[in-house]
Amino acid sequence: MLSKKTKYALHALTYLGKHKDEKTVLIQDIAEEHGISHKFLENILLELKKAGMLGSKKGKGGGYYLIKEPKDIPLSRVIRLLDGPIALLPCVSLNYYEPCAECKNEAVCGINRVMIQVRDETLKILENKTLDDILREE
Amino acid sequence: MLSKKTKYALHALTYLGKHKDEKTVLIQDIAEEHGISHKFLENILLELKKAGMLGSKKGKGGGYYLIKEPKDIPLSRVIRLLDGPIALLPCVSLNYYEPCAECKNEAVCGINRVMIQVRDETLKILENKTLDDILREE
DNA sequence: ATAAACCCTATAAAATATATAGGGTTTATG
DNA sequence: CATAAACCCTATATATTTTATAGGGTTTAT
Repeated sequence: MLSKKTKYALHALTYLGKHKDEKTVLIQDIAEEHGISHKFLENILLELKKAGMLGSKKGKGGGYYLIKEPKDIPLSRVIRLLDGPIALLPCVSLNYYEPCAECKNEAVCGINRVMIQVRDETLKILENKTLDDILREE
Repeated sequence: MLSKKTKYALHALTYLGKHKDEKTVLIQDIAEEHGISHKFLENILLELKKAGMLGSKKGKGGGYYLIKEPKDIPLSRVIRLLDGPIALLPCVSLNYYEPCAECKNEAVCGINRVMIQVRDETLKILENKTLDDILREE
C-alpha cells in the first residue's frame, strides 16, 4: 500500500493539474480541500519541489504550480520519491538495492529471479500511468 | 516492499517445495538454513497452515509439509495472507476495502479510478506467478 | 515415561510513518 | 519601507506497525 505521504502527493498534484490555468495555488487550499494537515502537506510539496516536479513562488501572492506536463509525471516517479522502492524485495530494487540477509546466494535464488520479473512487469504499469490519466478520469 | 514475514514465508514455502519427497520438514531446519529466528518463523508457518497452505504433523518426528501443488500457490495468496492488500490504496482494495478519509467522492476520484486499473494489472501478475515458478528458477 | 515437535497467546522492542512545532526567508503591496 | 502573506527548513514528538521474544500447552513416536 502507498503511504499517506504518497497519497496526499497524488491529491496535491491532481489539484494543481486541475488549476493549471491559475498562476499559483496555496498549500492551504489543497490542505482544506482534502482535510490534510497544512504542515504535513507542506513537507510533501517541498519534496516534490526539490525533485523538480513543482515550482513555487515565495512571498505574498505566491504558491505552487506544476512545471511539467501531467503526461510526463508517471506514478512510478511519485511513488519512488515518497515511498521508496517499487520492487517487492530490496534484493531486486533498481533504485534502492540492498542484499537480503537470509539469502545465501542471490545468484541462484528463485525468489530473487521471480521478483525481478514481477518488478519489471510492475514498472511497466507504473511508468505508463501518469498524472494525465488521473486528470482525465475526473 | 514485502514485509519480512512474507519474504520468510516464501523462503519457507520454497524450502518445503524442494523437500517435497520427505514426509515432513522441521521449523528448525528452515530457520537455520536462512538464519531466521525459530519462533518468528513458527508464527509464520502457523499462519500458512491456518490458511490451508501447509499441513503439519505433531509430536516427535513431526513437522510441516506442503498440501498443495506449487503451481497452485500464487504469490498473490501469500502476500495477501501475510502482508494484506495488494491494491495501492485502501479505497480500491478487493479484500481489505476501506474508504479514504481525504476523498470527498470516491465515485468521481481520478486517483481511485486509475488505482483500480493498476490493481487489476498488478493482480494479473501476482496471480500468475506461483511457487512453482520460484522452484523452477532454483 | 520421556523427549521431540508443533500449537497458541501475550507482550516487548525496534523501526517506520505520521504529525507538529517554531522560526527563517522572500516578496507584493500600500 | 513596514507589513503581512506565503513558502522554506530542520528538529522533535506521537502513533502505528513490524519484528522478535517469551513461556508455556498439547500431541505423539519410541
